[in-house]
Amino acid sequence: MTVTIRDVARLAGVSASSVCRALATPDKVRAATRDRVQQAAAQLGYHPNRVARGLSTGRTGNLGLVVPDIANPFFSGVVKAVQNRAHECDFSVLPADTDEDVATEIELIHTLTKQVDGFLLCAPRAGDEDLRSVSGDIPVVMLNRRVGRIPSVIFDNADGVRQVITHLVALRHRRIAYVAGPKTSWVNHERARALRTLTASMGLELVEAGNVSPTYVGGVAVADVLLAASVTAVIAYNDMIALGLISQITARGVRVPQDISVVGFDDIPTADLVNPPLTTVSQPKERFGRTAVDLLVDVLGDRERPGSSRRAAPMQLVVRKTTAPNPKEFS
Amino acid sequence: MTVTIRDVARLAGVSASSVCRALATPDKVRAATRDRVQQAAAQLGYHPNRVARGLSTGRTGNLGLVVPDIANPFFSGVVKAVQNRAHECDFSVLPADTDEDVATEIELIHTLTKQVDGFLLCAPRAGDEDLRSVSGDIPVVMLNRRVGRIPSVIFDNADGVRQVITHLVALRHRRIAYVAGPKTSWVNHERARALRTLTASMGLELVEAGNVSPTYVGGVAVADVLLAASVTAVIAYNDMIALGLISQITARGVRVPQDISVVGFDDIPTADLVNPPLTTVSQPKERFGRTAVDLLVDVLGDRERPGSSRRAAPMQLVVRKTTAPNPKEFS
DNA sequence: GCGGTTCCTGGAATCGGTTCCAGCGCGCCC
DNA sequence: GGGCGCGCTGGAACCGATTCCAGGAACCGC
Repeated sequence: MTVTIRDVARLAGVSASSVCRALATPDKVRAATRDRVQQAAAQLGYHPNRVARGLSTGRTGNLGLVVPDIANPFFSGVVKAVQNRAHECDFSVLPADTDEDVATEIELIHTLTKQVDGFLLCAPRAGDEDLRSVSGDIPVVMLNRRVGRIPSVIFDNADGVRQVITHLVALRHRRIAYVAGPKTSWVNHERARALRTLTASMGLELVEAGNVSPTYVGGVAVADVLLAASVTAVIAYNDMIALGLISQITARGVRVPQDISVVGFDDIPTADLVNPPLTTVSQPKERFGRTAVDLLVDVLGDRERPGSSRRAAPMQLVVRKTTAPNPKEFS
Repeated sequence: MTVTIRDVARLAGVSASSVCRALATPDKVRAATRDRVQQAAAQLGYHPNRVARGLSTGRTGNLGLVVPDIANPFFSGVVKAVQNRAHECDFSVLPADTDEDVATEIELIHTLTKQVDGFLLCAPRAGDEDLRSVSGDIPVVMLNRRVGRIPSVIFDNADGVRQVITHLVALRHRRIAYVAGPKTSWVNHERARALRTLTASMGLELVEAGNVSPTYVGGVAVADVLLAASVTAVIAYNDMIALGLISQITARGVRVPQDISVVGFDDIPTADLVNPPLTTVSQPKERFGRTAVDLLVDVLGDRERPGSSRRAAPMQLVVRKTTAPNPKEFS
């Protein structure tokens, strides 16, 4: 039925051990043997059984990837990127969706532990203690979150914020609002902190609004507050908030971008389909996922001191049509 | 380090075989033995190694799920639904993204074959012959595609089309266009076929345009053709085409929905964020994924005659703001 | 009391690769 | 020519759980 290493051995006229060596470490057998084995393997269509290999080596060749919501375009982009890079490193990826639920997350991690060599935990919802405990059992790399000395990859939010401010300042904006997202979001804090230090150092006025839910209705809800604050530019925690905001601002008779500029974060697929297309900060997921896989592979291969590695991925401002020069400067 | 069945056996003072029986088939051992083993297992925190079990039983407890593009909201929704249901049936899901590439698809299936008990192939891009061959090696359920007698789950496209036509007829539309998607798409053919028979039987005029690429620019490209055809309603192969179409129609000074009604398929997340929100046919993925898992589990449990099972999932018209009464009927 | 069940248990084989170890053959050097 | 060492190979043990098989104990009926 299924073709095993012994079938190949028989056909090639060698022992199973030689077949194993010929395929895994070709330089440890004579060239003639290697060729005979490889030909026999090809002829029979032999693929080593990964389960069996995993049992004897203790390595599965799988990486676990845990995300809160795979239907969220950001996370599904990360999944794609991780799969691509992992494939290049001869690893398979087992992505798992926790539905934003802490209990599911922990349970899933335990279920998968025996089937993977290490975990990539993307924006995990579990508490620091739980994560530290997981990290004690099995190699872990954390994405978009930082807990103690667990290796992590995060976006360079400070740089993203700097790009936005540079853009807005070039357009002569001086009074700028930030619509904060969920209080519990680590990323939200990062962005707010970066904004505060940067605006302060540049002598800009920063108006902080929120916190609102990171959704379309969250953006709608905060619109009037912003109009009352007489800012000329708004930076939203994410694109969904920005879209809700724009919709409500427009409904109030205020024009985007002529009267007020809006910038989002994430670059969701909808961002360039709306009218006007949204200026936003993209988080290049390809690079992010690749960096994370490389870090985990390094950790697995003992090429990293555990507990000290942090890597960052760049963010990128995408200028579309919701930002324009400050009208007050030109009136 | 890791706790094995022998550790439990030693602590409980029995053999490994008894431990195995006590945990897997509790009614096959004496009650006293069972209790001792269970207590020992709990005390050591023993979890059977799924890899080792897989090797000896030939069953992995995993289902493979192959999709063309996990970043596509339709597919990521299916992944979520499948994971939820599989979990209830004590299966894990290994989702894999083929990047729309046939070679990757085949290769992935081969890589995963040894790690899963069966496959769910969602809208596979491979040819019929390849799929038949896979289906000969391992249980397969096909989603949104039909090949020979391979068990499959598909959306009831004929019913979805019927809902759209019923809606448009109620609005007095009689001359309706269909913008066809890719020639190679099985679903596209299904929808076109259903439209032809239905419009014919109801005495409606059907204008067929396309085929266009199933994207925003595809929709932009076909707009002028539709305006020239003087139809009052357009059914697009999918939402992306519909959005491109609406954008270009509007740019030409024709109003949606007052002058022309537009309906899409898929109900992508963007559909209700655009202006006006898009009337479209939603494909309830929860039900779809659940049905698929149930079918595969039945096949694995030999509760299905192989090669004869087809199941269908319902579609659902979501009426938003891009459809309105036929203006010519009321002028 | 003895043959025949039934129930429960432990030992051993097995799944498919990997890897350690011993041995063989050959070449090289003294 | 003998001894040493190196390169290559096959046999066997092993990873951890499952399952077949055989045997012991208890129990039944005659």
